[in-house]
Amino acid sequence: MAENTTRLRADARRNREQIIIAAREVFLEQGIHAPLEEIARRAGIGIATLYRRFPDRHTLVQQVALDNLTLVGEELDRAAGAHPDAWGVLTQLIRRLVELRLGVIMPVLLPGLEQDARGEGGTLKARRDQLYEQMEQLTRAAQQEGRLRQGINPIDIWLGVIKLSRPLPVVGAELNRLITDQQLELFLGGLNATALDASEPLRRQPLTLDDLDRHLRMAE
Amino acid sequence: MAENTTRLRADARRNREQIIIAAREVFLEQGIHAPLEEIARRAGIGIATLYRRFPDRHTLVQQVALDNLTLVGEELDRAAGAHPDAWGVLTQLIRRLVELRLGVIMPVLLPGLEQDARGEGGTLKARRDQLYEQMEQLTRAAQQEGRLRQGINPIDIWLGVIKLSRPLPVVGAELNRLITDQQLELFLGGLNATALDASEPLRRQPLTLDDLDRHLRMAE
DNA sequence: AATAAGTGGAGGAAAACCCTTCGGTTGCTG
DNA sequence: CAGCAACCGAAGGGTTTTCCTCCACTTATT
Repeated sequence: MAENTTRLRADARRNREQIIIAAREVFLEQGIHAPLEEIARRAGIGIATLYRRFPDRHTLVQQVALDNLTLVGEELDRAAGAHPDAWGVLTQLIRRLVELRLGVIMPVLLPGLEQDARGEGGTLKARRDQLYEQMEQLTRAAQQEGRLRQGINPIDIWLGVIKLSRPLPVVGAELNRLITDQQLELFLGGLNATALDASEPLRRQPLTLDDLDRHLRMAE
Repeated sequence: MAENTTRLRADARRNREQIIIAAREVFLEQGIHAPLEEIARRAGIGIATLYRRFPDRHTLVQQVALDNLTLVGEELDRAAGAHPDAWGVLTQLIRRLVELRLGVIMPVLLPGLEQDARGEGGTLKARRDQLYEQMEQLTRAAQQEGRLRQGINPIDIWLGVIKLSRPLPVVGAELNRLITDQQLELFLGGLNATALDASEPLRRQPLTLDDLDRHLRMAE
């Protein structure tokens, strides 16, 4: 979004943002093969404008991914500034990500992440990995505080956020919000440390970022 | 599925079952407006056969819903037979439902539930409500055992199961299974009783079945 | 082996979707 | 505030998807 974006006329930049916001939602709901016309419709702009700004689906997806990464980074910083403890930072972050539908779905689950797609902060993959690092520090800190359950990694959290944010079809927007909020609280409860001491420990081998990437590479 | 089904020829009944299985998956993935041809494709039958068995989308949806209810009931009985304690029953049930993609999405979240759709066990709505009763007894029992967290109702569990079972698009089937399993463990951890005693209690007003129905009625 | 029950593919109509062209509008600069 | 470059969206042609029916062929059942 670097200088490329800055030279845009005011209305154009506004539209571009609306497109990305709409695309974020639609992609989260329907996947990255969702009809582009639906995105244009929801952004309140003509289909031509979308094509002018993003020549094909691929670049739109990439840009949404970059945008998501940036926003998540910002939210992370903001949360870090608002809480002295890692657990506080983590829970605020999760709440915000869910609230903003910031499913990060692209950065985490995008096949062919390595190719092109570079914003001001470097490759898509590079930035994702960097964000992962930050998240890992955060989760480790929260675990050392004794607040975050052991054995949980950023992947768990990202995927959880995605599953939470993703609306159910048929159900309307309002109800979806309610449902998401309910499940969010349960999710946070599950992350809580003392659950570990419960009679039934987590029985599983955690997923790693590499696991994800490997599977995605195979699938596509 | 009463006598109506029984008089079907053997191959016809087999096909009918395949259709319902495929529809269950596709509906869970894409919602009840998913293309019927996709369902036929996945069931491995011709589109004509689908239309012959289910004249329109509405009846197919209803039949899938009935089928789901029946299966959930069976799994509940089976789980009850396999464990002496309510918590054991509950967790086995949840695992099975997720495993079978038995999202119950229809019975819980179907708009216009009251109209028609009666199987051998009565109205769709009636059977759903009855199942809810059973689940409520189960959850209450598990809470009295001190194993299930307070303030959790069957709605939480059903919706959780739906969100867990629902696959992410783009991602392949195998990876989706992994993701679901991971999140399932977290979910079960969140249900666990001792999490309640943690520093941060659930902050929320639980959803009720009536809430759901009311919203769905408004939306459609 | 006869027959009733069941099957899938072809295909026309309608809708959704992709993507471009172009006459008109609007932000920006001097 | 005029004039130009940047930007816009509706229209529409071409393609694909989806719906749903008809009908010649296959198969379970007796």
